[in-house]
Amino acid sequence: MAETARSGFAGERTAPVAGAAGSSGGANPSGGGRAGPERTILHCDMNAFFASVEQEANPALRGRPLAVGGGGPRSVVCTASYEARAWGVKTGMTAGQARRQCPDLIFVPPDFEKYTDTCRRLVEIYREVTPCVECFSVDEAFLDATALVAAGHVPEALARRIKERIRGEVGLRCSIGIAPNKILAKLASDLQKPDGLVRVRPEDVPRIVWPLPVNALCGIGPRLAVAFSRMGVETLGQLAAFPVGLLRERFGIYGEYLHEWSAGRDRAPVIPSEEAGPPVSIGHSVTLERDVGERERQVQVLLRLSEMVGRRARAAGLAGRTLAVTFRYPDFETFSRHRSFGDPVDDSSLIFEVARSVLAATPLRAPVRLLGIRLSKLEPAGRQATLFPEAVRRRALVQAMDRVNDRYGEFSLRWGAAGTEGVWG
DNA sequence: CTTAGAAGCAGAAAGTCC
DNA sequence: GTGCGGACTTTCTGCTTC
Repeated sequence: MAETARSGFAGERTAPVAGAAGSSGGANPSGGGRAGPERTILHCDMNAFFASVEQEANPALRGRPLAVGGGGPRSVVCTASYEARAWGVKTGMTAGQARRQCPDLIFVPPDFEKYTDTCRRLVEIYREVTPCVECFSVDEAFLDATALVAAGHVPEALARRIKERIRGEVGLRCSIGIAPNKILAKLASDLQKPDGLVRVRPEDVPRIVWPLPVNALCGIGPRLAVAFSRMGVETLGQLAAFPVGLLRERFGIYGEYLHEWSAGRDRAPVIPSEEAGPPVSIGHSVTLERDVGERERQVQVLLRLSEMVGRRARAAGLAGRTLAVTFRYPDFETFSRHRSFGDPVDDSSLIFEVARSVLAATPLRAPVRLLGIRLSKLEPAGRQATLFPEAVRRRALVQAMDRVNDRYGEFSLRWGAAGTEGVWG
């Protein structure tokens, strides 16, 4: 589900257990805790985003079963329109599987520029409601409406207004969840699709949240769901009732977060996009059109990836001190090899040199189906002229938007086999 | 039998300090 | 001066999430 690729969980992961790691019982509750007024958080989630954007852009596609994704043998369905879903087409299916489900399925190659454009228009709408908007992915955002509610606004009315504007001005439908925190708002927006509007209040948690399977929680995927199932934990209510100590033992700090979240508690703030820190890493990877065993061809791929990564690093004004090369064998075994170095680099040719040396130092037991590189330990490249505060803010916002852009901008190159024949394999 | 991108945690290995 | 060991930090790698 490329559609839900997002910048990660920094917010949710850092805040909920604010240092109160159990030992110092009661040291914290009023100090850092400061229960404060109850917040009102909205989570806006576009429905079948990529497919809906395509249908909006091209009326001939409306009402038809549509899959966004390359049609090639190794490509998968990125997003299916609701018409296609009715035929059993699901995100992640290979093109072949999807066609078998729905012979009339129309494939449209993804156009990430179009989606980021649309994302920008959505954010404009959100920001006219409140400046506190956190982009969680191209098609999801958190809004902190606490101040608005304190000023007398009704959350549901705000949400309806946002939905109407998005419908009218962008032509898309979305689901909005309203809750006192992000984890519940996210969960709430999933409860009614498409075109939903669901509010979850703290007192609703036992009735609405606890009967849900554990994987309804953002943060519990298939692996954790299986792990919990083996522990006899199937629902969020059971998770909330599970001893924290055992969760801590089994899953580390993350176990504590999950326990908090399952109880409906989450203190993570909504972090406006322009205040978000710089990215932690910048990378690209490709699934090759065919498995590649020749070192020479592998090197060529690394060169192209290095150029893409270097260009993005420079555009973001960042340079990195660690480079990782990722390999995937035809049997899907995936691993990576890193190398750190003293001087941060943003130069494509230097990145390539490191990538090539890592490749040279890595014995491969088989041809590879995927190669990737990732630059991390990022820091500002060189020194930058001091800017006026106003300009700094502006630049931060521009960079935040660019980051979303960058992340998807070159997707199309990789997706469509069209035009890239021979380049990737 | 599944794409790409980014992130965070954890544990082991390796390096550093005293 | 050298060797050892413990505490701590950094690096590497795998795993998992959406």
